[in-house]
Amino acid sequence: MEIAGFNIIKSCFFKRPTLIVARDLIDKYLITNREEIICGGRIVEVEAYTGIDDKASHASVGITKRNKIMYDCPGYIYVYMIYGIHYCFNVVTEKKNIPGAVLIRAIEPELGIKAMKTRRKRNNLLELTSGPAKLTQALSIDISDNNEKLSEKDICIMDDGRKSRKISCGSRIGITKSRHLNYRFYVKGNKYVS
DNA sequence: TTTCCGATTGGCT
DNA sequence: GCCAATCGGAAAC
Repeated sequence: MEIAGFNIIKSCFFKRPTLIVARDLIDKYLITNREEIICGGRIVEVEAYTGIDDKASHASVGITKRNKIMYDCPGYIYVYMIYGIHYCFNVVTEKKNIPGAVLIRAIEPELGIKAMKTRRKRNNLLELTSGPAKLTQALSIDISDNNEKLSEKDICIMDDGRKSRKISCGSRIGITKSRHLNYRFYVKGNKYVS
């Protein structure tokens, strides 16, 4: 997809330490092109998940069928089902064989708002993409995207050059293990942060 | 094969 | 604020 003023982020961006990539993903755009409809918006909240020392990470138990993609090439997509009903979207980071991923927790809705409202069955902008499973529904991301590579025709991350004034970090949401790690990054004061 | 439980959300009290 | 929904991953048996 071609969007004026936006550049595609290439996979070398993700081939870096997970915490660095996580912080740098703030202000980038997550965009999908589904059924000819382009949807997406500015990333305002993310969480980093690393290897065996991070007990909240799916990779903390060593390689399994599910988390194998976290050990694979940077720029691949890790989608998993949570609570039997929702999907969460991650981008794989680090060099091959080093586990890591960044969970996209919230974006600021901007492109394809009409379609996102339909998919979410909500009219309120605040309810479209202000949570990890809300944004997958709004962007029509599901388990069929798991293990795929970010691609220009399907799902991609783009940059418009903007950089936020205030990025905060803190403990991750909804986890019980490794609470002490400040692996959550977000735009301070942004109303779409979950 | 069985059991436990989760990187969430939305509806109801 | 509380809790059900609903599936599959991972480990125990």
